[in-house]
Amino acid sequence: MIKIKILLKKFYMNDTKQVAKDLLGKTLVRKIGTQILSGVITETEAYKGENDPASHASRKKTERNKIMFSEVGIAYVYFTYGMHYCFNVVAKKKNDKAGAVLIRAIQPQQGINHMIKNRKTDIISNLTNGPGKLTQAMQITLKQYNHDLTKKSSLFIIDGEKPNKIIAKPRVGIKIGVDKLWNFSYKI
DNA sequence: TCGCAGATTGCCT
DNA sequence: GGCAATCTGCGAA
Repeated sequence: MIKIKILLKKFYMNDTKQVAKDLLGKTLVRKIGTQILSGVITETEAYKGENDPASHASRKKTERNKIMFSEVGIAYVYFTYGMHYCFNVVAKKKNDKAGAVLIRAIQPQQGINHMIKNRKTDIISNLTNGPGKLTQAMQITLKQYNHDLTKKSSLFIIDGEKPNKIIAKPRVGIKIGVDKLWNFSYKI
């Protein structure tokens, strides 16, 4: 019997890069009616505020990115490239203005059949190995924008094993700020 | 196997 | 008006 322990606000009230690393090995849980979808987080990226030109929050506070300046432990979902959603968790130190961790990849655990139906592919390794893919597999949309992930509801993150080998790489898909090794993943 | 362009919407300049 | 924290399919080698 695995004890279910939801990560609390305190977990996210920390340096954005640190939380990005800490989230590796944790489990993302999505409830759709009685159906439960879950997966272990295997890749994340840190996006900070004013000193990070690649971050949405680097320029100024807008209607879209305002929750990166808001409370930690909530979901920041945005729509991009005309067809993809990306799922982030707001995480920052108390004195930081803004920050969020982009969840880039998970490893499916529960509800794999449901994910296959959502993704219209039966290749397991291709189900959730990208930010746009995992939101599609888990049916995460703008409805989850501003969702509180520290409460047991339709979407939350539970504690898990900390991986021993974390790899830092440049962030993917951006043109500026690529010198920063803020993409984190690990070998299974 | 690899690289590139198309899809397609909302945000920022 | 241009481009984005992406994915997929197609064509070339």
